[in-house]
Amino acid sequence: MSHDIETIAARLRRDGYRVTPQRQLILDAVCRLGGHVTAEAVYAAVREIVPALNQGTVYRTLNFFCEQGLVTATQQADGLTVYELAGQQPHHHLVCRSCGAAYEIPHDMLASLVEQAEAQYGFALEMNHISFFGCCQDCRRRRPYPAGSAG
Amino acid sequence: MSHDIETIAARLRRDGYRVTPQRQLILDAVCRLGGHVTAEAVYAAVREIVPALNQGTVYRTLNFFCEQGLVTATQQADGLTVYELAGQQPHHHLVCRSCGAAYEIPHDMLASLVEQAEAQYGFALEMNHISFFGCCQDCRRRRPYPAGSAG
DNA sequence: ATGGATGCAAAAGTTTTGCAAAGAA
DNA sequence: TTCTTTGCAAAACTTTTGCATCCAT
Repeated sequence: MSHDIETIAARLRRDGYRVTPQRQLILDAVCRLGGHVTAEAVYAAVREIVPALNQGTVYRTLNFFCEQGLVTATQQADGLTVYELAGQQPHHHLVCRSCGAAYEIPHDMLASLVEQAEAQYGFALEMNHISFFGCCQDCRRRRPYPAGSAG
Repeated sequence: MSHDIETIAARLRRDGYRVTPQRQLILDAVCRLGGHVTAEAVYAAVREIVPALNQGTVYRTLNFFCEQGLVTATQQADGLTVYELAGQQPHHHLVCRSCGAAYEIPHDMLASLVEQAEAQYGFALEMNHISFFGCCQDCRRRRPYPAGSAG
């Protein structure tokens, strides 16, 4: 999914924020890089276009986009924060702790969980993107289960 | 669940590691504090008993315990690493992004997910502890949905 | 005595922040 | 012109690491 810069710009202006070249570049980079990107990757990407663009600006802008709901932030298992364009199709991953492989799983595998959380706890689960950790088929053949941390 | 220091000590010695006062203190602290503890919380706890104990030692020792399978590490949504004694009952949480409240949910709410991951992908999900994020009942009454990041 | 573990301190890596200058509205 | 945003640099914060010393075995 791409971003409609016109609509977004108009909305930001309406809300009293400013549409600067830096913000456009950074949003473009998140879109163009696709998937989950770290702040550093975004910084590297925009620096290729505008070398003077500051790292602090990248962090501030990504946080700003999160607050505005244009971008979402997720913690990876290694603690790094990754960003992606908001409004993506809900998607979830099975991430193998052993080899790092990520398998996308359909949203409806979580349907029962979502329903129960809603029905029993009145809890609205965030369903944009969830990563589950474990051990994939290939690695299980090699080794029963990796030592280490829990998700 | 408590830890059997005798058994653990014997196993570590057998494997060529040493059972030091620092290691005992740190494992004790993780056990005593209970639940999910940050490295800093452990550091603070052991310092009350042995003020000279070093912060680097806490990090090294927690990592060592993880490698030994005595402790598990998890990334919180805010990026902090939290530790807990291994071998706890599998437990999961619904964590509200708005107010921070955590609701424990029974393991079998995930049963269907676990089965499908296994059946369709041959993927063994780590089931020690998973946190789902969203918005709790109380906060939904105040505000339809919090802006911000996705889990 | 042997070599694994600790203490210390410095460094690494990511993210935040204060402030003056720049620039979008 | 106004006031948000940027650039710069320094700091904050968590975690890691090199090395000499210490101590569990």
